[in-house]
Amino acid sequence: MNEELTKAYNPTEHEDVIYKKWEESGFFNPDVCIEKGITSDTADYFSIVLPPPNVTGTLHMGSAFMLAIEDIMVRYNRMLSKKTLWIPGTDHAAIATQSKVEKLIQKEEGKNRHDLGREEFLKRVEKFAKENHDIIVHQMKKIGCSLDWSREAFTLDEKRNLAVKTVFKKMYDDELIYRDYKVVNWDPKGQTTISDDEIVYEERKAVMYTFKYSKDFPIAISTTRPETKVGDTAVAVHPNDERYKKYVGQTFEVADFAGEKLSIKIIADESVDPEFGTGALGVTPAHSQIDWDIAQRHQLPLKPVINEYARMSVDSSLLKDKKVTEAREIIVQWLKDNSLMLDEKETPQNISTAERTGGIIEPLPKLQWFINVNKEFERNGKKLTLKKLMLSAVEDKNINIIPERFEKEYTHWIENLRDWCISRQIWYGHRIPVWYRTKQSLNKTLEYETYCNIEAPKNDSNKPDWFQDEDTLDTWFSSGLWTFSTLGWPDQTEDLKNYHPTTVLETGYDILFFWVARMILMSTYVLGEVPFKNVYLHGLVRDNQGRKISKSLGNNLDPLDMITKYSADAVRMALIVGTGPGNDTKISDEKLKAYKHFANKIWNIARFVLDNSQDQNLEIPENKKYLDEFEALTKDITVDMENYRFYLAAEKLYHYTWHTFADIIIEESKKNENTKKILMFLFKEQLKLLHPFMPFITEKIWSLFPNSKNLLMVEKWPSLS
RNA sequence: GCGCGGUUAGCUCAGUUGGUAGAGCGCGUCAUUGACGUUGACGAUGCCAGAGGUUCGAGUCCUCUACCGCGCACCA
Repeated sequence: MNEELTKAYNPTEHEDVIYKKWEESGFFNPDVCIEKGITSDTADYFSIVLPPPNVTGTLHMGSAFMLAIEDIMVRYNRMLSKKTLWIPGTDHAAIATQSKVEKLIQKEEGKNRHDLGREEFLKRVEKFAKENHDIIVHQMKKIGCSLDWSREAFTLDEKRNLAVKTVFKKMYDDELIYRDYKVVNWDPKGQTTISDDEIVYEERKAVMYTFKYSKDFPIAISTTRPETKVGDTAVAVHPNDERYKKYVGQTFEVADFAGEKLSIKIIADESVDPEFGTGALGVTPAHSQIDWDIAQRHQLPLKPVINEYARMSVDSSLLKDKKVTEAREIIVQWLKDNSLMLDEKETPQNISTAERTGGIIEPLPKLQWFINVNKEFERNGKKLTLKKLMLSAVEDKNINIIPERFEKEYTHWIENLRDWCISRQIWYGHRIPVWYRTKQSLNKTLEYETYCNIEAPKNDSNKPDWFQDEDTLDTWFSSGLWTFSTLGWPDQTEDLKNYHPTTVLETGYDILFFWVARMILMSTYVLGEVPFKNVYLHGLVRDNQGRKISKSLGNNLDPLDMITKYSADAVRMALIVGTGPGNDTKISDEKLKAYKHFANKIWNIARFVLDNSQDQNLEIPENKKYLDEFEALTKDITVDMENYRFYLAAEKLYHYTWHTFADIIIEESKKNENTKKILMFLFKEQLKLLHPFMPFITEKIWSLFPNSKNLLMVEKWPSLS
């Protein structure tokens, strides 16, 4: 017996050595496969970009799940001799990373980012990002990912920055990107705007107060946020509401509302529900998205009363500089003291919080950059909008979403989509490629000239200097370009020609809108083609109690620990088997243990086969049933692979190997010399089928067989006759 | 409010197009000294959430109900 074949399989002894062999072979890079004659230059391609993990932290079991699925796809397709490319990368994750580093510095040094200054702070963030990056790369290798490291990208590196600036300028020139002053989602904690999608709703109990602005005010209104009411400039009622019709058009002056003067115009607007509350809506244009819209329709004045620190910015001594929550109590008390409060009722309410910082969102009017999703533009004589592009990509089946049910969710989301606020008041990210300089105007108000381009404009000695926009871009702007920015765009590279649109995008259903939709937007707009032909959505990995993995619960499992304990192959199998697309999965010790045992079983099968069989003598008629059976299995597995049913393929392989090959065929071979003769052949073919799922152990065993010159990873997938 | 998913053996879950229920773990009985005890053989356990319908036939299709989870919208 081969002395390398210890009685029990010891993964740690082999895994790193094998990964190194793979890397040294260069076969992760399709160019090398072509060069070495393993893949034909004219073969079909299979390409996939890695959803870049955030450098905020290191990988968790959810990432391991994603990597396992993708590596299975990639290894399978490579074995089909396709030109197979899987591009690695990491994501700078702007807000997430910045706020994490800010917290760290605050905790360790008691300083904030302004104490350090932009330059020094960014250095710290970059150091932090680099450290996490290195760990992430190490983790991905431990899991066995056959990523082409020679093409590794980072969402914030120079090449990607060029892509970002190029797209920004193109959209700016097409007037799809615009700058405007309007109500945005302001996160007082993170001190930045965020997009609608970055809001997380939390249900809390609130009190609905019904009151009048003053004793002689004719209409009562209801609100859960009395403190914003000092910013009211109108009361809106439904046009057909008989109760209030007579007041429409009038303006009422309120001399003292908690120390503020109000001027309230009564307006009629269809959007008001006469059944809700008093049927009258106090309009606060500066601090509500909906009220802002109403104010636009009726040319109402704007009265901001809350600042960026969620404090009252009014003159009233009662409220000035008070936190909004304090101001609420003060006003409630004031209303009661003045006998203006008519009703208080507890009510459930969804409050908006920022996904990354948990801060309570304060709608504020601000000058920001937006992508207009409804503006028409022409292409090939067709009138399009970004929304239409996003919708038709899926509706016309240019993109196929797996599982299908998410297509509906996608469509529904796009239909409700509003302009995307892309500017962030944070430092870590792609700086907006826009410069301004002051222009003297006749009436002495300041006006700016605006310049948008890839490179900064040259200063003119006769004129004031240009200065760049301070803001950075939403991280999803750069992620949206990922399928083509990683292939070298804006250069017209060979990679772009060869591998775009990518074959499949594999990612979690939780970022369908954040990311998948944005990639579709960017690619269809910039390149005029979809970013990928298929979307495979996986679910969440939960702990054994079904809870989401989260830091506060402390139930995060480090894939590296699991690998040490059970082997990379076992971790992959435990994650894959039984978990269909779009379904959440639970990870448990029992499952991991079961596949560790399976690896050992395979190992011992190898020991037996090597001792008892040779690579020959297939043509024995009495073994035909075994060969037929195997061919049926191969076919079954192949169909599953083609249809993204990895969870079924893996399970079937498990059963065949253990309960057919080991329990029946090997047992039979102990009694029948003829059966022995096909063991080697059958087992080698099985190793090929198993390889995408359990790459390490299969590669190791493969290397122990006689006549195995090539690495298993580039062997041909068993063919169907 | 609109929509989606789940509800199958003690536990965790499969069941791709409708043909009298499956796996792993756990449990029981037995076997086995050399591929593997990280083993093998055999076995027990299910009104497939509930009600109705289509069908020769439904876990699988349709309708409704209940509970759990999720997304979106509303949130004056």
